[in-house]
Amino acid sequence: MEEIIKMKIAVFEDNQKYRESLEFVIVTSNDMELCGSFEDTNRLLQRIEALQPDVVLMDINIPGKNGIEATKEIKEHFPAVQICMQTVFEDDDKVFASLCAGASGYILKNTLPDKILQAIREVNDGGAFFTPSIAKKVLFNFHQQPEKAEYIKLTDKEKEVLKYLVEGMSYKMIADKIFLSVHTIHSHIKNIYEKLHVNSKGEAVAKAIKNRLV
Amino acid sequence: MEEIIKMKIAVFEDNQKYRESLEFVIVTSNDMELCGSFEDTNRLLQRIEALQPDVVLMDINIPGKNGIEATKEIKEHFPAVQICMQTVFEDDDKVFASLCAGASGYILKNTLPDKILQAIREVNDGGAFFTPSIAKKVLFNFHQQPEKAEYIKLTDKEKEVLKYLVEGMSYKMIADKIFLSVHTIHSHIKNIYEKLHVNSKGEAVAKAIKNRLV
DNA sequence: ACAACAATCACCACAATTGGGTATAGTTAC
DNA sequence: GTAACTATACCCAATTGTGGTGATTGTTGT
Repeated sequence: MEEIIKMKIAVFEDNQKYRESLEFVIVTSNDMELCGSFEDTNRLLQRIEALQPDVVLMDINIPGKNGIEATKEIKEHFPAVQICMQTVFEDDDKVFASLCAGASGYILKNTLPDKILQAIREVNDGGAFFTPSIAKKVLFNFHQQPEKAEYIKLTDKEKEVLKYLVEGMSYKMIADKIFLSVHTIHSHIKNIYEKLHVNSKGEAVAKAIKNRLV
Repeated sequence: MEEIIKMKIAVFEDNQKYRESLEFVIVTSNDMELCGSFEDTNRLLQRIEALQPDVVLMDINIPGKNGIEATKEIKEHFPAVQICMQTVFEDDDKVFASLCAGASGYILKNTLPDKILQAIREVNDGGAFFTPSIAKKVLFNFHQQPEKAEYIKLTDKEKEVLKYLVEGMSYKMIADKIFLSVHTIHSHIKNIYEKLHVNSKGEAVAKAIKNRLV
């Protein structure tokens, strides 16, 4: 059989039973190895430093500093490490806090073993993984948003110009950048303003960013 | 064998080959039935009304009104219908627009059949489903720069002025708003620019929003 | 208590940029 | 063939950016 390079997984989980079951799931997989397993977040960075895991499974309510803080720290110092949060609760605040902290996955503890492995693989590949109920929460965040001006249909050129506007460039700079005359830029910008219903750079930039037009 | 109630699935997809493969995947599943399959969104609401599907698979670029508009309409008139978008592209704008429009799932067309079935089941159960790359995009929305701290300490007045700047107000409007002379506003803005290391309204607004200074 | 200093507010003047109006024309898409 | 989209141009007024000056308050170290 081919020698494959296994993903290195570290586990941070205070519930002994659950931690052991995670360990079991990982060691019995054929593409992962368990490089560490802990029941608290003490000496967090030293541990990560020493183990160099690819993926960390982090309990959200873990003794020491909590999982969200720990996630922040890890991502700050080792941005390449991917983190998957686990929790029994679907607490809204914590879900979002975790995601903001830099976690790429969020799984509930009732998730089946092969889903857990799948989640680990996805986040290791630079993707993200949510259990469906978490995904729904995240989604809700978008459904809430008020009518994000889908009516705004900018042409490609207009989008390009807008992009540079948002970067703070002047008419002249944009003109030089995309090899057009200042007059043309002026014209495009006038059309953009028309479509966005604004009448100044400031408003346009604000609207562009808020409505994710860039 | 028990008689089970099958989920009713409707497909909207203009590419014939892909539509047929979707149909195949659905009819060969044991918990779904295909209640309709169309290559455009004409008479959309009548069709939905007649078929009463549980889940709709919607191509994002479909003739007639596009998938995003169609999704909005369906959710508006039949909120119980769950919608799963499909697309070949991972176009940011469209992903977010779809999610805002009310879709609960978003799958790329290279997704494997059993994942598609899984997605359908999840959204039917009131969950949500994203392919990992889409999930990552969604996630990115939360991750947005944790640090960038860059100690920018603005005075209260400066913050206030900046806030109005971001709302797109002119010097004069701000002056009127907070009962100061335009000259003073001018002066504040100069100081703000100094602190933000920018030299135009556009840049200031962009920086303010990106760095959450407002 | 007082000098030193920063933050705030106010003003002037000038040059550069921007916003609004209006116009022409080639190209592409339907 | 007509409707968008793109690119160009000119004028004019308003806004903005830059460089100053200077008065007031508030804070801080000694």
